[in-house]
Amino acid sequence: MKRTHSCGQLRASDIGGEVRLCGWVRSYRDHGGIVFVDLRDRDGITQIVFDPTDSAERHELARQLRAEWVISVGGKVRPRGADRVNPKLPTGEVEVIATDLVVLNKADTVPFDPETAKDVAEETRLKYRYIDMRRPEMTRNLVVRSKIAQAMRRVLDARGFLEVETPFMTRFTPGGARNFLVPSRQHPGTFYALPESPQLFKQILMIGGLDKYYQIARCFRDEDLRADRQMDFTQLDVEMAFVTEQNIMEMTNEVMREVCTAAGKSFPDQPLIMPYKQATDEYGIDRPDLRFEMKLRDVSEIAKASTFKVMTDTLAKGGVVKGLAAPGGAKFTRKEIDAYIAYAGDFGAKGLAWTKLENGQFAGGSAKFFDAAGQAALRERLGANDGDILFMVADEVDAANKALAALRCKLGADLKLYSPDAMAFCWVTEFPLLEFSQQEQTWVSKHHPFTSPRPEDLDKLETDPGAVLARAYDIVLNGVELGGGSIRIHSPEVQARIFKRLGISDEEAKEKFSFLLDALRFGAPPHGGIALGLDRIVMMMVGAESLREVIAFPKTARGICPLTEAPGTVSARQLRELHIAITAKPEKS
RNA sequence: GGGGCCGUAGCUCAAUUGGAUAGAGUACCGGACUGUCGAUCCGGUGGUUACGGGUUCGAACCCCGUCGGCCUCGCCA
Repeated sequence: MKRTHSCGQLRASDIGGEVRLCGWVRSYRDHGGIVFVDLRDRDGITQIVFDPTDSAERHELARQLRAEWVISVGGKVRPRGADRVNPKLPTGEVEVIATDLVVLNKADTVPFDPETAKDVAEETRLKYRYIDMRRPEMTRNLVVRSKIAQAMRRVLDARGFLEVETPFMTRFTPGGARNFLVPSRQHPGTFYALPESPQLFKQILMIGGLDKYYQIARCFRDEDLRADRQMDFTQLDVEMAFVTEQNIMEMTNEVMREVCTAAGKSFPDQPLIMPYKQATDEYGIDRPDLRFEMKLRDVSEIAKASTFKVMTDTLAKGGVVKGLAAPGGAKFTRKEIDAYIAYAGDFGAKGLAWTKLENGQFAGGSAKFFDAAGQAALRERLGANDGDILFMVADEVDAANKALAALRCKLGADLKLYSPDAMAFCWVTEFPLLEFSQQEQTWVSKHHPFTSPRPEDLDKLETDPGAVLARAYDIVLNGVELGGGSIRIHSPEVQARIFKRLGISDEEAKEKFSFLLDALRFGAPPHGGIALGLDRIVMMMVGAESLREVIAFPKTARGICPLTEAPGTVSARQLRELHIAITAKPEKS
């Protein structure tokens, strides 16, 4: 019953050959006499012909065939003839005249047609994922994913990296995302935690002298899901000893170049490297979308001389006024402008000032608050041209950046400021090591507490924590963070200073991280690494709108798997064995 | 935890905005047909309008609640 070819393989050069194909019936066309079947496997489609004059019995069986039945067909490859070629199929020049037909399995009426599943409710697609993935586009996504994973392994293996697995069942360590916990049966009242990343293990591998490590690792984070976030997701995790930031970035460039090649895309020879400050100043965010310009500009000085009270008051309180000029935005209707104001509001903007530049002068909105000199200055500062619309936000600098960054991305998409297949990679570096958490009223790590500060900034750790820059770097594509990493702290003394700065006491550090602190004392080499989000990379490479399109069995926004209906309840006995008592009623039985 | 959009046949959608027996395409079943390729033609089966209340002479449509999906804010060191 073995196949001689896949269903996407046969060409004119195969004419005359005896073949056997296996696959799923995509469609059947019964002409009363002759019967055509389109046979599909993951490689393609081949037309099978059943001729009643060959065998009445086989022809009768062929007439029974229905969509998605699984069959095996033996036959001979023959040309279709010039007027019968199907240009839509790579195999369209040939067909297989069947000499044998075996029904391997029938199929119930399928809940939806795999060919048109793109239009089916996503929940239904996920419930019947095995049908959905017969759809060529879905198959292709998983094929590209596999090719990308192989490309990563190929590059790293060739460069002498070791693939090492780290445990899923590990110890809870504080900080970062909420962990999934696994109760211990053998040790009542204790829990394993699923790792949010293999961070500590890969550092310990470096201390262990493994030198160059990688892993395509699953990570687990119990946070709310989004189009680009799953509770379990995959990272290419890499760590190297005796390296600088440049070494890691070069290695990553090489990996990404091979990944892009595997996906039929291109990667720049030398991706742009942008300091964090420039990214936030000009794009309002640490992951700038460089497919289009439209930079943010600080217009505080100009606004100060205006009569716009909201702006002058904000400036008086130490805030800023920033803005941008959207090319061609003067055509927006009042309704569209209101929608942008509401959109900026979703991202925290209390207001959004606007004015249009038409026929050489400002018109409408907030133009009236600026005198001629002010208007000229705005125009110059924002690089505005006739036909543009100006948007401005007055707020604290972080809030203004956040709202304008979101607005900028929406305007870029709405105004079609870039081509749909544009790919703009860049590195963002020189991140602050720490940021002040208003919520916790303390300094917290921007990346993670094992990130090395720049040596020249070390002295500022106690005096001016916000000014300490980290040896960290993020790689960004089209405004999406593909991954990030850092050079780590390898000195126990520096690590202790960081913990102290973060308000983690010696006792707490000892209790939570003793294994790492111990390891750092036994010959830790300088080391650093990076983690790249595999799911996001595949999503970007295939142009998908959601991570779920590139994950075989993803979960819904509320963390449900429609296929298995996970999570589910367990028996009272299982709970007893785990020493677990349920205090809440389950949502469903 | 908050906000927005959505839920009608297996699937994709409609129902003149509160009006009569909830329709169409597709799938499925039956029939016809020897060159189709989303085959075509004829006929047929198929509905707790997500669920539970309410308003009304009358509800797919309006109101309240619940469940589910998507997007999003918070959250994701």
